[in-house]
Amino acid sequence: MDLDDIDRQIIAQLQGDGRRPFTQIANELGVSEGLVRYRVQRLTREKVMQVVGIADPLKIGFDLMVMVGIRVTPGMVREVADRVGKFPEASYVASIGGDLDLLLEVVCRDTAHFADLLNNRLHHIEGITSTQTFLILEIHKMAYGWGVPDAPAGERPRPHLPVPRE
Amino acid sequence: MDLDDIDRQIIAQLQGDGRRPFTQIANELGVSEGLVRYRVQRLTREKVMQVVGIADPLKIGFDLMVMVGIRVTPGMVREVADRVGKFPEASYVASIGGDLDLLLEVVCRDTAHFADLLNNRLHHIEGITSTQTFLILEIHKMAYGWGVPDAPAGERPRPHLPVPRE
DNA sequence: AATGAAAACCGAATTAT
DNA sequence: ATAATTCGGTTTTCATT
Repeated sequence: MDLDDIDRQIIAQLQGDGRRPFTQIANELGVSEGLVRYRVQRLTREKVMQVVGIADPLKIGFDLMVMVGIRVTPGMVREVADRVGKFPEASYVASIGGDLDLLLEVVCRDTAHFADLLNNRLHHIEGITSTQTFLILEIHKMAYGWGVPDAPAGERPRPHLPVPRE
Repeated sequence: MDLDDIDRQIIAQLQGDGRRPFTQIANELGVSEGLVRYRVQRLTREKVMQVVGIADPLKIGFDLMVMVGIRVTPGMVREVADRVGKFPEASYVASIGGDLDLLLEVVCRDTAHFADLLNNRLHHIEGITSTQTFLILEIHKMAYGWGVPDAPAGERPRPHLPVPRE
């Protein structure tokens, strides 16, 4: 799906405040409220963007976050990714190129919870040849949006603006 | 800040849909709209939760995501984390225990953009002793919320429910 | 893109804890 | 003092055109 300038600006605004009234966005952009509503609907439907509440895990009772680097038998990466992605504790799963094949971030209540996950569930998944766990000490930044890339040549560049954690 | 059951349920609902009307949430929980509004305000003020629009980087014109593992001179982790967190391209910065000291996820337009970041900016930061880059091939899951942990013993457990990417 | 009706929001005053 | 409800006027949303 192709984005135009209006889409990009709407995204930028909602990245700052997901509950910003459509009328305010519309005013700022000089378009009608209906258009903003229509665009937001479309962006959401096309899964380009979504508006969600996000909570800081460490503040809502989860005390342990771990990044697990996983090596997988060649050809089984997708399958393993799907499997680990089904864990409710999994907050992030990405396949990567490099020394490891998968990155899995999990959010757990405590050490016992993670131990259970690692020993009783993760290690039973077929195709995994090794895991390496990194205890997450502190999250310094988590941007929930990734900003809007520069506009095409000729137009003024828009800020590349991730929304910082705070 | 302490969360009660109402806070947790509000978070859970907004994790599903950040624009869910407060009145609907209130009805579902059997409390007044004013209370929901008050709690959301407080949760936001205390930085326990925020409601934001999040966009899929790969669908809004960013073509390259990279996870960079960083080793840092002992004692300089916080400082380096702060520095790299200032990059607008940084979407995720966490200090970790293990083979690496920092994880940095960046979102770039293209290879040239990343090359510039790596060579001209990242490698000039003092305290960094080595970097290791993992090209992100595919993001299989990105949960923007981390669910709500089980309620205290005696109460019925609540679903540990991250919001899946789709 | 505009309209009008229905719904939701917001500030303030009020009561309860 | 902090938390929760209620109530009005205002704004937003939504269906229809």
